[in-house]
Formats: sequence, structure tokens, C-alpha cells
Amino acid sequence: MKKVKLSEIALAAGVSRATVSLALRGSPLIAKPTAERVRAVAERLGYVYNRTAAALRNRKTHTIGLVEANFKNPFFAAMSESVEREIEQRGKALLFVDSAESLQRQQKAIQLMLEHGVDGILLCPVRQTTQEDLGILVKAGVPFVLFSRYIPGFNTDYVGAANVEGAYQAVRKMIELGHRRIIFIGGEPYTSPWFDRVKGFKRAMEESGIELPSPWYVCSEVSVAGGASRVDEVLQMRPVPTAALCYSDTVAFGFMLGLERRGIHPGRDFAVVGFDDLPESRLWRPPLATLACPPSKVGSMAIRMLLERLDGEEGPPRRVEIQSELVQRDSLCPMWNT
Amino acid sequence: MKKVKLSEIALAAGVSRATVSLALRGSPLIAKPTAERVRAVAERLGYVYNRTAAALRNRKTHTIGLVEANFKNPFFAAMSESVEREIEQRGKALLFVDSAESLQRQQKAIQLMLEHGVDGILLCPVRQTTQEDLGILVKAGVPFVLFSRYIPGFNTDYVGAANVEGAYQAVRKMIELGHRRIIFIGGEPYTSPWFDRVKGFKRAMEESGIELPSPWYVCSEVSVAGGASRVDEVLQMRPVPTAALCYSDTVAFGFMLGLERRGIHPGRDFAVVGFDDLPESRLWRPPLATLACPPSKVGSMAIRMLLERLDGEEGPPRRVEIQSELVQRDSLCPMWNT
DNA sequence: TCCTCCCATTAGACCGATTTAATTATACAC
DNA sequence: GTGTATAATTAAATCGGTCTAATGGGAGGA
Repeated sequence: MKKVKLSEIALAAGVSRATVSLALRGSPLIAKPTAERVRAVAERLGYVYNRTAAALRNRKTHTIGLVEANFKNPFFAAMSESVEREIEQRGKALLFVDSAESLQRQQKAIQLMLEHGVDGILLCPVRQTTQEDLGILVKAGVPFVLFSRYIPGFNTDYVGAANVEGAYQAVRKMIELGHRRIIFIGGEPYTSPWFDRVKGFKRAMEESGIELPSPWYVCSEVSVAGGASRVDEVLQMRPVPTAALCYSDTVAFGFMLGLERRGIHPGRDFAVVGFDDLPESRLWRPPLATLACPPSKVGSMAIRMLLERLDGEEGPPRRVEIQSELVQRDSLCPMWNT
Repeated sequence: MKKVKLSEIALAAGVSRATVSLALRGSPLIAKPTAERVRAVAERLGYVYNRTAAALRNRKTHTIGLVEANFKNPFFAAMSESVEREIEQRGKALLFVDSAESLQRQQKAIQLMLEHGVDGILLCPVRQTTQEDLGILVKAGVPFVLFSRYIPGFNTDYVGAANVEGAYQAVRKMIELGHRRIIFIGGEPYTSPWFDRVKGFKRAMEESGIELPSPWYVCSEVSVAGGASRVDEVLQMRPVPTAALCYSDTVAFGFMLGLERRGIHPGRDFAVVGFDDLPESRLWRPPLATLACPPSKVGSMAIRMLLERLDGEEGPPRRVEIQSELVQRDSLCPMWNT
């Protein structure tokens, strides 16, 4: 199992190590016939390029770190896909960690990636993350881009959905359809998207002079189970809400399933709107109205911003918000007349 | 942004590079007070261990490659999670690629990982993969474990679900409940789990002397959309099937949504069984009967087998099948009486 | 023939940690 | 004081590419 290295190719081809190195990378310094011969020998010997050695010398690993907070969420899965696609195209590799909402795991992941010498990091910070927690990245001078979640007061590169506007839009529409008792359901509290969605929600209610129900939001894990787990609580409120803005489509799915189980028909007796526009949302019964913000856009924008930094882009931090568009579907029904 | 290295710590602590190296790794060769002093200096200077350099010297990167075929499938997401957990615990890193059912991408990923010098690889091969395609891994002597899918005739380490038995079990149950016109829905054809599930399906039908409908299976993408897209086709068959075994829970979800849209109630008018037992399956309306095979078990078994190989385990290839257990829920209803 | 210029090739230092073999310091016995 | 064993430390080679500066060889001009 001995690995073939440059010096062995050099020997076999009757040239020097330097020539082999240059030839294999297609340097114009090497004459065409020589390069061709070297390439053939390398192929014949089954040579595998050693990126570790090259990385040591170049101080560049061509590796990107991706730290997610919750990749069981299909939105993140879709996002990662587009990140991966871009990275693959450039012949780079992806170091991946799911911090699973644990600060400790996240910090360990960052440390690991620094030790591996990643060229840059894409990070969706867990909820308790402070500016100090990321100080190690700043000190190490490793470029990073936050995605989906930002850290209030910490001015960094960031890409995420237009959460305030999205939620605002949805609630305005609900009000326009006659709803007055509206509630916000699900999400990890004290993450920026949760906070911003709640903010847009509240703003729309207040602007219309509608009193907020009490409580006016309930939190949950971002999953079908999370949404389903809050149904009883909501139905026990008096007066009972008639509409819900859900933190995500998955939460909305769970909530709708829970409603149905209790004989309440979403899209007729209860209006539901989600966030994300997953591919299956339009297939649901009823089709789920939702705030569409393509995960692929978030992903490719984030990785592009990072790659620009790696190429030496020096400007001030950029904050990019991807537009959230309300997709009207049957689950967003008018208030029933009493 | 200059990086601190061992020699600088050595200088500051008044010892040699070798001492620093040993001290930081807690070697018993170094006297306690010295080690303590060195550690303090390293801390003060903000030293970050350079794994690239260590990897070059040690010929070991402490990195594992994970190549998935379709990680938008929630089953894989859950599986990856348990893999990650195990790897993290051991201070190793994960190089991740989603081949997205493309052989070309898969081969590129394998090449990349070899160049990065991963210690081992977990691979879910795309459908066209042949033994020759993985020859490069064998030649390079890099241990690998296949998961979820195997390659017929290629005797390697493998961990996956008990697909034949699972499908067999489900179909027997359907027959017991009075169903005769049963169809298999969804999945990527010519992957081993598809083939094995279809095989178990067929075996159960034949053993009971029931004629297979024509066609007796339809394929689809493994997703909600995939399942939904096959409903019309199935309902147009004559005689119309009364039960379906679906390739996965996601396919089953899509299929059930499609049935409902056409006014057919799964769990009453049509029996449906899935594969995987996703956390939301029990929450569905109706709750989805399914073949449970915990993704975390598959994942942790696969990574453990790989780690054993890395520790020098030399035995013959091991094939491990994780039991699939039929979870009876409302979607698996008896045949209605005509 | 000699000199210059240019192109192709190469020697050798380098990246930063690891480890072996050697050296120095310390302890203890005789 | 000498010798031996043991503990602590270190010099230097090493991992495998990369790249700069130097070398060699051939063409062309005078």
C-alpha cells in the first residue's frame, strides 16, 4: 500500500521532482512533450496527489468549513446542497459539522476547523452565541460568513431571509382576510430569525390596532413534532385564535396535522401560514401558504460572499437579505363568519 | 495575522521545539512543571495546533469522508447525525459530499477524499456504481464501509436495513388484512434497497399465490413530490389496487396526499405502508404504518465498523443488516368489503 | 569562435509538527 | 570520587509537494 510520490515519478520519468510538480499542475514552464511524458508516468504508477503536503507548503488547504445549527431542518439541507455544488465546482472540499443547537459543540467545531486550517467558514450560529464566542475566528483572521442567523450588534458578513418583512406581509394579509386573533407558533426563541419574524408579526398587528392575544407566541422545536406539540395549548386559549403564522413549513405541517386530529380543518376553520416554501408545501392538504425564500439562493449567496473574501475582497461587512415572498395557497383562508 | 508556531512557543518558554510538541500533547516524557509552563505560554500566545503539518508527518489526517447519494432524504440526514456524533467524540473531522445520484460527482468526491488523505470513507454508492468504480479505493488501501446500499457481487463491509424481510413482512400483513391488489411505489430503481424491497414484496405475493398486478411497481424520486406524482398512474390501473407498499415514508406521504386530493382516504379506502419510521410518521393523518429501521443505528454501526478497520481490524468483510420492524398504524387498514 | 539571450530543467530551502537517537542532568550506590 | 541507571531535554531528520534562484544547453548574431 505504499503511496507513490513525486520523487518516484521523477525517477521513472528521468526528470527532477520540481519538473514533475510543475508538469502535473500544467505549468507553462515545462515543455509540452516532457509534461506529457510525466503525466503518463504518473498515471501508470497510480499517483494520487497529496493535498496535505501541498497545503502545508502553500498555507492554504482549499477547504471550507460549514457549521450548521440544525441540519435535520430540510431548509438547511437544501441550502447546504447549493453550497456544496459551488464548492465542488472549484475543486474545494467541505468540512461539515452540525452543532445541533449546542454552543459547546459549535465552539469545538470552530476550533477543529481552525486547526485544520480551513480557508473560510460558513456558520449558522446557535442561539446563545455572542460576539466573544466568535472572537477566535476574528483573531485567527479566518474569513467567515454567517447565514440564516446573525448576532445582534456584531457587524459581519451575513446572508439570510427578509424575516421582518415576510412575517409582516403574512400577518397583513391575514388581517385583510378578516382575522383578528392571530398567533405566532414555533421556532427557537432568541435566534435572530425567530426574533425578526416575531417582530414583523407584532408590527403588523400593532399597525392595524389589533390587540395581541396572550400569549401571542409559543415556541417549539423546528420540526413537525414541534408544531404538533403546541396545538392543544393554542386551542385552549380564549378567545381561540383563528389564524397562525408558523416559524417554518415543518412547524406548520405539524400544527395542521394536530388541528385535523382534533377535527379542525386548516384552510377552512383555521388559517395557517408557514415559512420556507418546501417543495412539498404546495402538495399538502390543504396546500400550505408560505413565505418563500429559496434556500439555494441563501446558500449560493453565502458561499459566494465567502469566496470573494478568500479572493482578497476587503470591503466592509455586507448584510444581504433575500426577499421573502408570500405564496398564497388554500391554507390561508378568510376568517369564517360567525 | 501571523500564526504562532511551536518554535515561537519554544523561544518564549526557553525550551526546544521538541519539548513543546511533547508537552502540548501531554507526553509523560516531559516533567510536569515544564509542561505546565509550556501550556501557559501557548495559551498566552494564542497558539492554534496545525493539523496539516501533523498530518503530513504522521501520514494520518484524522479525517473521515462521508459520501451520500441523496441527503435531502431525511433518513440520511438522521443517519449522518449519528455518524457525526461519533466522529466528533473522537476529535476527528468529517469531509462531506452529496453525490446527488451522479456517478461522476461520486467519483470526483472519492478522488478528492483520497487526495486529502482521509483515513477512511463511508459511502452510499449511487445506482450505477460498479465494483470497478471503487477499485481506486481498494488500490489506495483506504478502508471504506458501504451503507444503505451495497454492490451486488462485491464483498465489502456493509451496513443497511433488512429490506427483503421488511417488505415481506409488510406485504404478508396486507394480505392477512384481505388485500390482494397490492403495488410497490417509488424508489430509485437498481439500487440495492429498491431491489431488495421489491424482492421481498414479490416473494410475499408469490408465496400467497397472488397474481402480481401489471405493472406491479412504479418508480419515483425518493421524496414527497415523487410519491405524489405516481398517484394518477396507480388509480388508473384496472382493477385498482387497494394497498401500496411505499419505498420510503416520504414517498408514502406524497402518495397519501395525492390520494386525499382525489377524495380517496388512506387508512380507509386504501392501505399504505412506508419505510423508515420518520419521527413525523406517527403524527400523520392517518398515522403511517411503516417499517422502522432506526437511521441512528445504521449510522453508528457503519462508523464503528469503519473505526475498527482504522484500528487495524483485519477480518473478512462484514455485512450487517439492521432489523426492520413493522410498526402497525392506522394507514394500514383492512381491505374494505365490496 | 565567442558572447548573449532564452528556454527548459533542477537543486535545495521551505512549510510546521513529530520522533528517534543522542545528550545532559539528577539520583543513587559503592 | 566514580560508575550506573534514570529522567528530562533536545538536535536533526522526516513527511511530500512547492517555488525561487541557479544551472545547463542551444540558437542566433557578431
